Amino acid sequence: MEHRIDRIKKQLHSQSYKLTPQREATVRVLLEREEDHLSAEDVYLLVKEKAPEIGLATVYRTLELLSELKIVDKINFGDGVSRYDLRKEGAAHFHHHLVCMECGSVEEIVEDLLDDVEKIVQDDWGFQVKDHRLTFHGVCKQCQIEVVPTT
Amino acid sequence: MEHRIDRIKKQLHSQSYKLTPQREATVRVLLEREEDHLSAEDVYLLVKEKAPEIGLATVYRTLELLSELKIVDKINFGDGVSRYDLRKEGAAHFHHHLVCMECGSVEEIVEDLLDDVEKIVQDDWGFQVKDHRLTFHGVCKQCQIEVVPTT
DNA sequence: ATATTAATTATAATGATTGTAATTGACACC
DNA sequence: GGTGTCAATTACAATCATTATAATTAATAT
Repeated sequence: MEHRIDRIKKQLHSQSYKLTPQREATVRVLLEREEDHLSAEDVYLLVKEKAPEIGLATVYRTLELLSELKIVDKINFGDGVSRYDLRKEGAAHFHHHLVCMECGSVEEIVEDLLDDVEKIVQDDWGFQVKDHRLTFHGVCKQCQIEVVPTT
Repeated sequence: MEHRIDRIKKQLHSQSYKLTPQREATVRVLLEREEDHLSAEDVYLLVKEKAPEIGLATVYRTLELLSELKIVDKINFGDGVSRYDLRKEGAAHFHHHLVCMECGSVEEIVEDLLDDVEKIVQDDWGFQVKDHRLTFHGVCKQCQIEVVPTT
């Protein structure tokens, strides 16, 4: 973990930003809950446990900064709140998401499945792709088994 | 155009909803500006020209209803507002978008490029895909030509 | 006509996010 | 060590998109 904090510290410094205690606490929360998709408020509450004096606005600004530096991905599943995900070490792209319409769970796909599609977009539309986001909506394995009775 | 309005009217009736004048005016705006990606407020202002007595809440409710019935797609490009797109006649899926990071323009791809990817998700993850949304972020043809000087 | 129900309006409320002004903290330089 | 400078933070207010509420209206069936 320290290694990854260090890495992020360097990324910040390379753009002449500092890793302040508040920012570090925020990053640590994101590292600890890497599997989740936390909202700004979620992050705020968790950071508060480590550093009770932190303000919500600071968390927002920190997440915004990390998002600009492509350290985290800011995503939006259509439920009014933005969620923040640490980008996997060295990943050039957003990872993809499988959102279950039954239970609301979110799975991640780290593999990049879009190389071919990206090529098509570049060649046929002349659009230079920098990044992409792909979300599938459907029914996850679990919910297919537990047949949910329709009330 | 009348043909498409009729079609939507039938879709509403089949779920025992009515095509009220307000709803019709809203649908007409969406048809007229099919190429754009209007926010609820955009729609509201345009509908107001036809039917000045309409309220913003009604527009929201109408768009929400049309979205539930899969007549329009509600999308979110990460800029705080939801945008609403008429779904192409008979299309089973969201269409994809190319968002230019320079000029902010949005192009659409109607073709479904994800059949293969969807198969992989179904087979490897056991996830039953119902719908998907894919957005590419990058630089559009226009902006690649007009080299924008970095001030 | 009248009763019933859906739909709409105006307005207020909510909830997420951002702006502001004052304060604090870190670091370079004397 | 003291001081200046500038970024970062805090508490709070403001804003913006969206949703809820209560009263009113329109449409439909009886």
